[in-house]
Amino acid sequence: MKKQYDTTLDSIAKQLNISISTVSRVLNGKSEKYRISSKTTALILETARRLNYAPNQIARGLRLKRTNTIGLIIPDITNPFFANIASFIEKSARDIGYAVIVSDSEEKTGIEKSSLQVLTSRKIDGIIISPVGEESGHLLAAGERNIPIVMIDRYCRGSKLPFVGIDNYKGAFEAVNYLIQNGHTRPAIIQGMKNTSVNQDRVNGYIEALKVNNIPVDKSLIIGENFGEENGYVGTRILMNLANRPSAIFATNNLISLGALRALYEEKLKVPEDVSIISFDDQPYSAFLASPMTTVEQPIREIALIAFKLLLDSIESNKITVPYNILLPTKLIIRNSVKKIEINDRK
Amino acid sequence: MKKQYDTTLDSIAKQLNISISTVSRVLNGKSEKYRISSKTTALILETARRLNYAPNQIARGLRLKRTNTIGLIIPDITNPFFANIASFIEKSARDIGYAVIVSDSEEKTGIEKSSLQVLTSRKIDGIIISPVGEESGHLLAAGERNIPIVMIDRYCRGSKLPFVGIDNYKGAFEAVNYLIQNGHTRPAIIQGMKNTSVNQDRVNGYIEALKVNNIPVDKSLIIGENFGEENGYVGTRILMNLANRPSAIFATNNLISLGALRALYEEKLKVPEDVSIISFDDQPYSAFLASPMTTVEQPIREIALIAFKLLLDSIESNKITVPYNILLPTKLIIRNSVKKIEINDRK
DNA sequence: TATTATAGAACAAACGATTGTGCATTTATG
DNA sequence: CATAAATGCACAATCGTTTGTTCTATAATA
Repeated sequence: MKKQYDTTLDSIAKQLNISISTVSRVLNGKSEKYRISSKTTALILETARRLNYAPNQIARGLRLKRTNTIGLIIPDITNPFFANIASFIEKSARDIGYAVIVSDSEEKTGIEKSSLQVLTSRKIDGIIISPVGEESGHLLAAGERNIPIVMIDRYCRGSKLPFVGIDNYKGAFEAVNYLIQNGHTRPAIIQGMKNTSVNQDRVNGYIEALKVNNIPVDKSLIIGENFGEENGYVGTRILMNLANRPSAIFATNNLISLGALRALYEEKLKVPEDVSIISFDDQPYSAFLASPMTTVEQPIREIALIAFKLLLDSIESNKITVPYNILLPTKLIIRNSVKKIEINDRK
Repeated sequence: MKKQYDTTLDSIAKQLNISISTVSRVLNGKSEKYRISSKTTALILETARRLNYAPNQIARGLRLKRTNTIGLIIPDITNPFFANIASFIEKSARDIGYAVIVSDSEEKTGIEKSSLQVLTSRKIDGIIISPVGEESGHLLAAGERNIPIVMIDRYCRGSKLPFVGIDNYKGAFEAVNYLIQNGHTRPAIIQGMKNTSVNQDRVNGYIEALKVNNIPVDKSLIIGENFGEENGYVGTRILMNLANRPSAIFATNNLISLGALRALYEEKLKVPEDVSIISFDDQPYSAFLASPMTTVEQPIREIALIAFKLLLDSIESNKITVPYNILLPTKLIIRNSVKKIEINDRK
């Protein structure tokens, strides 16, 4: 299939017997600045429209070192949380004529690195990334090459790259504290990927809530490896077969709670009668589950919008971004997945 | 922020006092073909590695008219169905060094058109699109400009562009027939966007199921406008307030059924005791809803993989793609959202 | 020894755009 | 009327690659 004739500056120029530079200037609205007669201007404008001219952004990008394209790297686009993030970022970008290349790192540092490579070699103007978190060298390197980067959801400790996310520590604290206030004196936590900031902060919030309530930390109640559904399932299975089974579970994300539900279903345990559960990430379906789930809601829209604005500022100002660190508040949405245990019921 | 020194063919060439073309040839593995000494070859290879050379894909794209980038246009990336599609396509693309620019058309033809514009001006090698469906002129135009396109999920009638999706007609027929077999003699349908192929096929499947069972079509039971959650909510509200309320609802996608659930919840109607519901699109949460939902599952992975393969073939063979029309089968997953009405209970 | 092959690499054009500068005309100025 | 200024545009370099062609030594051949 031969590439067919696309109209270019050159083809317009030839047709009018005019130089390419003049055509370019007119189409960039620089007629006045370069004193191009209104007759010529009108002529060029009209033929450009007639021939359906659209600038070749690749050529433009090469010359301008500006592609009007950004990269978005997220660990799992299938997770509604990230799909929403992507949606908001794409819309914002589209509104100002930017395109976004999205890349799913599958929570693997290796893929994250190669994606970064794919993006930078395509000379994207900037990157929004939710890093896997195991390593930050490649991100710092990109930063040093003056590629604007902003991190969302998770950050790399000590990276100095701008970040926007939520206060995971506080969100987790509130959730676990709510569990405890409802009489669950031995809440379990199913954590996600251990070396991510998100997870560490959530686990720390959990621990702090225990401490504040004078509850000793029981290591057997801290379980889990990653942010997948399977992990929630396995974790719950294990927890439910503990000699001293916990009465409540804090699931550190939406997929984990879904896995937990699956495990509980198979164990024939009812929520919240037999086991209480509270989950990070509110979802459209959260309210319609067998037991409407109590969740920690994140301001996804705000995270995405702020991150995009930060990135754009950095791109347009051509300045190294100062190390922002924006923490947005979460909101505890109380539904019906946590049972209130009366004091005399407690062990 | 000044763009810092990126290593280019030129910088390598200068450093070694060698011509750019030689460097290019070596790095493209054409040493033999162009008789470049192994000494020179080794030298170039090594300095390239040392300087961390990565080809500028923009320059490459300009010269080669090949960007190793594809476009993906979907109507709502927030919908798990499309998020999954996107995920599979992105992975496939990544595996062979392609990047994918994703664009959310928000079910609006206007956005779809401008997205197409954004993509083509970036000289993507091909496009996978789930078209809004109101118009197809812009798609055909792109096709005529020899940009490989494959449609997924929805097609444009009479477009001749390759398509891969499911047999919506049959899937809908089976679902509605299941409803009828369970004694629901007046099933309602909440449809999506009217002028999409997906919707029309599903509605036709619904009608056919009625016909086969000798049930007259009641226009008041066919309701809905688009594939959003809100539409499911509104549609259900209306249906439930009909003088002669239907005992079952066929929701034509996952978002619609979620909206229906919300409406039923507010109306204090129980599923399936008061109202039965069956939904297109299986979801991870489907099994854990208050009433585990009976759904029509689509082979998402296969759709995505086949579409990508078709597109790639078309890109690499440089041939106009023959008008494929691949229809994959659906699967009815029976859970517990449809009540069996005994014959003597029927009106 | 003169001539031809061959090896090894350089030259230069091209992809499509942007932009600083130069070159004719025409009009204004002294 | 001679010179200066303004007008209107063309030239050419450049961005980083790829690739067809040319060039220069050296080795092989007659």
